[in-house]
Amino acid sequence: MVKEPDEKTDGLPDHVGWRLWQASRAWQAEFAAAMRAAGHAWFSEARAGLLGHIPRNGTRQSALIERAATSKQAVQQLLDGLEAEGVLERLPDPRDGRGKLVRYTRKGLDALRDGDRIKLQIERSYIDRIGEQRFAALMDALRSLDAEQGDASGEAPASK
Amino acid sequence: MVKEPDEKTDGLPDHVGWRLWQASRAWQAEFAAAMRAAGHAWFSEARAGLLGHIPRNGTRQSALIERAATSKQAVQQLLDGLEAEGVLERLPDPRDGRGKLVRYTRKGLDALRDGDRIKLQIERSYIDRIGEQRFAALMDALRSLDAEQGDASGEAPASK
DNA sequence: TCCGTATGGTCAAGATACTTGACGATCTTC
DNA sequence: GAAGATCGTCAAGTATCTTGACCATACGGA
Repeated sequence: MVKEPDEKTDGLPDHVGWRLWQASRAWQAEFAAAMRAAGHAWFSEARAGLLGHIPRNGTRQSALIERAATSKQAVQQLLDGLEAEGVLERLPDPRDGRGKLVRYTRKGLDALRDGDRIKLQIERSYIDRIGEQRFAALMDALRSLDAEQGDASGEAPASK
Repeated sequence: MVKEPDEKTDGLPDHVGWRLWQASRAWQAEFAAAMRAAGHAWFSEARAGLLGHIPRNGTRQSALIERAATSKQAVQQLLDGLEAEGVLERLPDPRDGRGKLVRYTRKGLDALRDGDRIKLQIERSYIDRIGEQRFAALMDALRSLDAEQGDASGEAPASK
């Protein structure tokens, strides 16, 4: 199946994983650039990945750790950074003396709002590029993949 | 379009970027785990990203830098690591005294072979999960996105 | 031929993201 | 209460990527 690569068409990968990776990278780069251009200089892809797991009304830090597919220490360090930037704040959990609640500051909520706007812009440009139908099919397939997400893949490392 | 988040269904993102990111991460994690299980302990996602840009018959380091969307120094450091692991080797380019050619060692080619096998396994499991039709639509959409890749996104930083 | 400039690659230092290991504080269960 | 689990933190190390400076070679024209 791997046809003899020549100087021009060069046998670069063409499978789901590669395509997903490329598409994901392109999206992230575009989004992050737009966010920084919108004045959110603290924005990075790793931070975005974490924020994606924090609902607008906040969450418990421990709940966050379950969702994000990394160690609790990684989450904590990201949170430290975001807190230092004034995007989030951590409060003691009134219902659990050990726990902490994470929630957005006004600055964080502003960023979310801008993020929503940018997100829609990019989405529109994607639809322009590949057509509404293909775009819908893309979303449908991705959602199915996620729903059918068996187990074999990326569960949290759960640092003992 | 962003519906009011509630405690249960929790307003986690549901847009192209997020879905692509999640899907990509899941694929990478599964693939990397399988590669390491197959005995390629040196395998990492960053390295995979670079190897994806190196055709089986090798390439010039400079050509690699153009393709990979990072700085030449980042590419070099990845290459250093892969060379130290014995996956790749660098030779002087006979046609350009400044240049170097990058090519796979036997160990590297073995890894590529295993990678192809694993890749097909995962692809098959995806088809099982979401159906052949949806899978085809997914690939179609992703390819269209890539082809239509205007410009706004991730071109190489081209460290001056 | 020689000079100016561009290109290919390297070295070095620092920032970011993430990992593992150890630990203290609080909750839960019996 | 006392054992054990859970929540969060501190600390140290690794991997990846960035920026800046630098040398060697190639190329293009005067």
